[in-house]
Amino acid sequence: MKVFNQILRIEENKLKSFGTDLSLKEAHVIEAVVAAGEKNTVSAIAARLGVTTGSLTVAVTTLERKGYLERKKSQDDRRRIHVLATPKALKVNEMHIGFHEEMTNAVVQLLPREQLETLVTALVGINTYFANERE
Amino acid sequence: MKVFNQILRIEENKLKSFGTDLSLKEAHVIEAVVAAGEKNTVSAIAARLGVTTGSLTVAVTTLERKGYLERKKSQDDRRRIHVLATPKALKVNEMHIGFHEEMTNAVVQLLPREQLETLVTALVGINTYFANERE
DNA sequence: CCATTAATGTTTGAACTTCAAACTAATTAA
DNA sequence: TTAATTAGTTTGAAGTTCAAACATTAATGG
Repeated sequence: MKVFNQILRIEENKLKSFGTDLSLKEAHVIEAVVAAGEKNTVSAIAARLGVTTGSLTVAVTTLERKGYLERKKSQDDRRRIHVLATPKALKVNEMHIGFHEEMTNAVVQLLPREQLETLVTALVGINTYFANERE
Repeated sequence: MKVFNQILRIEENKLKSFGTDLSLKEAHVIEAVVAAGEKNTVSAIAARLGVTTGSLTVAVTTLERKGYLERKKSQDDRRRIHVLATPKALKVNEMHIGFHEEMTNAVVQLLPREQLETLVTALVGINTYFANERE
């Protein structure tokens, strides 16, 4: 818990030091949009983030206004809206991913290879356990 | 990251299922008050939670209204306010701690001894790494 | 084909969390 | 004593989120 909260705080400071006008949550929305790839409808991204579509609509609207995201109507299904990242968003996301890599490297440095594998196994185990639990 | 967010969500659901009128944040304020022991001034607890004293004042006020916390003026230094948990808060906190233990036990059950040790090593390592990092 | 049902997003109103800045009161230092 | 510091509170604003009501479009069943 402590570790995670520390990471969140550091992540937020990094974002600020980049001089963006983004909150951490907003950066995570952008991250989810980029990670979504083809599955970039409002509902798919909302599900990915674990929020309602209403919440995401609000977030997308402000990020669109700030020039980080764009909406594009689907041709297949005219109810659907595809959310796209602008170059500006991609640039910020690169920095954000860079931070994650830096952090991961720190952990990699810390542990011998064998223990790293064990760590991954442990985390995957916990993840699937709780994924079932959360019903 | 996924694991942690899952845990937070499960924790919130548990709280709701206990039928309390507390949000997760409020439960964490109570937790911090209890954990603070003697160092239970507004500023000490705010520091523990990583929020400003202004934020904590607001939280304490609503929790006082709900009957979970009490304020007591310090005799040594009349600027200081000690924040105390009521029996009601202690009861909720017991449940909250119980959940943490339950969760920890689940992880212990889940992972073989070797993986547990590696996990702890990794987390401690990350913790100290970031403790230094966050300047 | 048409009426009903379902799915996709949006809007709105409310609640919660948080902060910065201005403020009050009490203590400490010069 | 006066000035500076510390402790806590208040206030106004911003950000996040949800549920519920809504509009639009698609699918389904007679």
